[in-house]
Amino acid sequence: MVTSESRKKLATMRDVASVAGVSHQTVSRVINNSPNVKLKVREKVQAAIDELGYVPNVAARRMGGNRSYLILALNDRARTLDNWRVGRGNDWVDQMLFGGMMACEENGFRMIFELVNAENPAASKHLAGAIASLRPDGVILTPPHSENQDLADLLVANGTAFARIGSSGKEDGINIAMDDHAAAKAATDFLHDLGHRKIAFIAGSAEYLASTARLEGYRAGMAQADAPIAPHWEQPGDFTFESGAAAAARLFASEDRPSAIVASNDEMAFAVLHEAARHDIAVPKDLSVISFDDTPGVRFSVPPLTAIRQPISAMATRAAEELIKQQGILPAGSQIVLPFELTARGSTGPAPE
Amino acid sequence: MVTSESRKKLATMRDVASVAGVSHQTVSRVINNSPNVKLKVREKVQAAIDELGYVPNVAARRMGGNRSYLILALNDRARTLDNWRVGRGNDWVDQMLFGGMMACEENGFRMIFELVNAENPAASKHLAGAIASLRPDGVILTPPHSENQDLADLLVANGTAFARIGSSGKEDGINIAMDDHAAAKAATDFLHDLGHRKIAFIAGSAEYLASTARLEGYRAGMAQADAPIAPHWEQPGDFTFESGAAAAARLFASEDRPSAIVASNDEMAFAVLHEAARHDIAVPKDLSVISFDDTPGVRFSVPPLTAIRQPISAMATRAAEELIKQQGILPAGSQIVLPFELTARGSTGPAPE
DNA sequence: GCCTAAATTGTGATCGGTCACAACCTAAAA
DNA sequence: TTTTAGGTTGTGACCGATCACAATTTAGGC
Repeated sequence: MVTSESRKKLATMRDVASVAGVSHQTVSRVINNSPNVKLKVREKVQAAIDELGYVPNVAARRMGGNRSYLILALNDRARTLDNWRVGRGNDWVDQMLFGGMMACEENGFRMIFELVNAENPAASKHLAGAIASLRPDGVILTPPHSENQDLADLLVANGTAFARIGSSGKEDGINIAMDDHAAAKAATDFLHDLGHRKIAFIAGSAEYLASTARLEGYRAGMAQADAPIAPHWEQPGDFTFESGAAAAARLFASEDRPSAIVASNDEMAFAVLHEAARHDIAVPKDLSVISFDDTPGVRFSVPPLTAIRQPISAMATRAAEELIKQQGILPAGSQIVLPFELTARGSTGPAPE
Repeated sequence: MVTSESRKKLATMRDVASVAGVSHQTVSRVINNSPNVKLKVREKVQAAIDELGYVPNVAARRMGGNRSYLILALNDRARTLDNWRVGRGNDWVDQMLFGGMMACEENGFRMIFELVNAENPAASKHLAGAIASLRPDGVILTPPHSENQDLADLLVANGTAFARIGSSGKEDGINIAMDDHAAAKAATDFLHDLGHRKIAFIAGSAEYLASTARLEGYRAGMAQADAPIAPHWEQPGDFTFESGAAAAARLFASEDRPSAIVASNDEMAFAVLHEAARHDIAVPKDLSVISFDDTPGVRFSVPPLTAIRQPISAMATRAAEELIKQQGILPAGSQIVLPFELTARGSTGPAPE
């Protein structure tokens, strides 16, 4: 006969109260750092808490008050699944997990991930369900959900604070992004400083605001360097390997071949390297390549990619912090810009003289 | 003046009950698929649920009943942090997230990640706090937490169901792993089939049971192939790049140099490739390399690594499923073995004649 | 020393589910 | 027809926090 052992009963707030000889409400005040508690009492209560190893039950806190101590992070399921299937890992999820968790942990919050297919029209319903079920104190939207206004509208209507990551220019929520324009300009400047003047650009999907910002940044860099842009140097792309390869092929086939290429993400940059190898173009001797994202793979390519890193982790931390601490303090539509980072590796070098 | 808009009030079980004209308890029965509800009533209630868009509040469910609909996944913070810092991504977290989430979602559960530093002696306390706070219905331990008996003891004492991943032979909890012995043997067989007879092995840290299992598997493979093992072919290692490089250096410096190497993880295999390049040993012409893990990076190395993949995602799914559905059905100490997968890539080839 | 305002502590209701149990209804057995 | 067992529905207590508010203590000003 197996005796189904029951769950161990843990100390409750009332237990602490009776040990400390105070009311349960006073214990609550100590837990929540309420200012109006005498030092003597606070110490007595704290001693009882330590003695019993008391930790407040988050479900009960949610029931009594109107906070859940939960932050919900919405990630794209399709993208994540896809990356995972290809065995490429998922930088976003990793870094979101980290950055978000750091901030949550420091404030007694938890982070819950929700993977929602962005292409699914029922995404709103999915989010609504998660909110009703968990009642999170804040929601973090990651690309491409950040661009989905339906979700934002739902959150506004529902009265749930939210932050968008990797998106800017929106008029509701808190928006955290890096300066894509400045980053693309920095990439261009970097190449220019190496002596390059014939610099091409492979763009990302137009649905992402970041894509156009990067294109503009590239143009600004070229303008400042007083370097004219040949028409075919601005190649379209959609963040996929294939589109990068096609763009590279077009650039290599052209008359006025660039000596450097700025790719809007790592994957397209990998494609450029691949295509360059096929055309016997040596990197970085004959061609420099620089890209956006700085995903884990960049250090394994041949040569390793010089890349600009989006501060995903820092953005997640900031998002969580804002949602936790500053609720209602930052006005809706606030824009927060975090710095990017350019890491030079083997794929860039001086311009062929 | 900013009017702090309050949180939208959502439908409750009582709301549904009054719309459907039944008691709240009947609604609860419908929600929980209780068998004793008349079809007519069930339909009426379901209609009311749909009409109001009702979703049960998970915190309230936890309060009333003794289930939280939460699964806690314990990952190593140090390892994760480190990986992330090196920009290498974190396969484990990615796949745990996925595999676990799939299973949770299908059963109305949520998964919460907890990052705990395994080297910190307060790990138990950390876990105890998380349990007291969240009261999860199950906990999943990942390496190296899987090997920490203190944690398991705590969970047993506490009456919380748990599953270990990547660990076997334990007498409590549910243990899910791949067959490391068989996998190592398969790797050896694979090389043997390519004509190799001089096969070396670089071991992992001895603290991991998997390490010894892999070593044994290698030996079994060699024995079956009737290939003698030169003493220095069994090299120690600790899963780090440095240890892999040192092991490779020793192997290359030796008289009876192997034509193939089985490395206990990808990182040490990368080190082998690195060291081989330094010694002008061509891979796979002069040396074949095969490794464990099959992390995202393997396809970016030169050449891409032939590797054995641990079914992390599947293990996480299984772990979550067992914790959710089978609670108390599987006896403590159950062992579940999931299949591995060997993917051949460029780092292995026929033995030099 | 007295009165008032502020600081500190305590009381009971409440959140939204589940649980235990009582009440009712139905159909098969006596 | 009556009994009985079982299926079906309803009732009120309860989980463990917080909230609103009442009660008490303390401190400041006269």
